[in-house]
Amino acid sequence: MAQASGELTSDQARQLLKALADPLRLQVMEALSGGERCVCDLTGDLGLAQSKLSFHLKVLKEAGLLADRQEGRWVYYRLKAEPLAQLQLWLAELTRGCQTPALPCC
Amino acid sequence: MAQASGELTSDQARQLLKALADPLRLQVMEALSGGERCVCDLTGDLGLAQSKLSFHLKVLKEAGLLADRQEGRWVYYRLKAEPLAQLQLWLAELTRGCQTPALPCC
DNA sequence: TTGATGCATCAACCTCGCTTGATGCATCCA
DNA sequence: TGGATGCATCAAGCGAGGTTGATGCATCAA
Repeated sequence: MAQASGELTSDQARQLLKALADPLRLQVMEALSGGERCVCDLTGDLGLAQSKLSFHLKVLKEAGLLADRQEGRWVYYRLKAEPLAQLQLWLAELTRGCQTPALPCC
Repeated sequence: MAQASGELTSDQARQLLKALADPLRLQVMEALSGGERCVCDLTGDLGLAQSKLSFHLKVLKEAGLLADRQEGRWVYYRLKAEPLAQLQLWLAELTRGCQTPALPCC
């Protein structure tokens, strides 16, 4: 998932939202919000089956929300701030003109 | 869905994200980002079956993202800015400490 | 080299949620 | 008052995506 800096398209925003809209993946994001962690650490903290966690890490990584780094046997994951910042901007755009009064209908 | 002003819980954030993470509902949100519209108007613009649109409007409304207003035969929907603003803040919190270097693992 | 550990991947299963067409219930017009 | 319109709701069907247990593939220690 390319993450060129700048504004998100609707589809890019949707993919980020979809990746975030899962309870387990949200737990992972929150666990990583304090800094980089290795998979074994996350597995223990969240009490998850290893394949389950690996699946969700992959989803988040493919959405561009996580970066990973291998060190020996261990793999460390961390949040990427940029897509989250872009998503905030995209949400802000939504509300820009939303107070416009009703158009005359039909 | 209560929308007390202030910070969102993880679960509240997740429900907003889940409601937004659908291509059709995102189209609806964007269509309403320019101001209040009636259902028949949206049906035409988005080219949707009426029951389909009604279903997704209900999901968005129950998530607290939309407000509605009846006027005669017509029902007007509009975005609610507050939950979107709260969600932006919640996303901002996620990235606050995410640059912390790796903890020594295991 | 052998066994153990950490993580990714796979297939089978299953659940949740979106879609579809029909029906119900108001409101408005003739 | 009867028909038409706008919207909500319902049940049935269906597909995308999450879960589970097993397997594969590196890396490290003995």
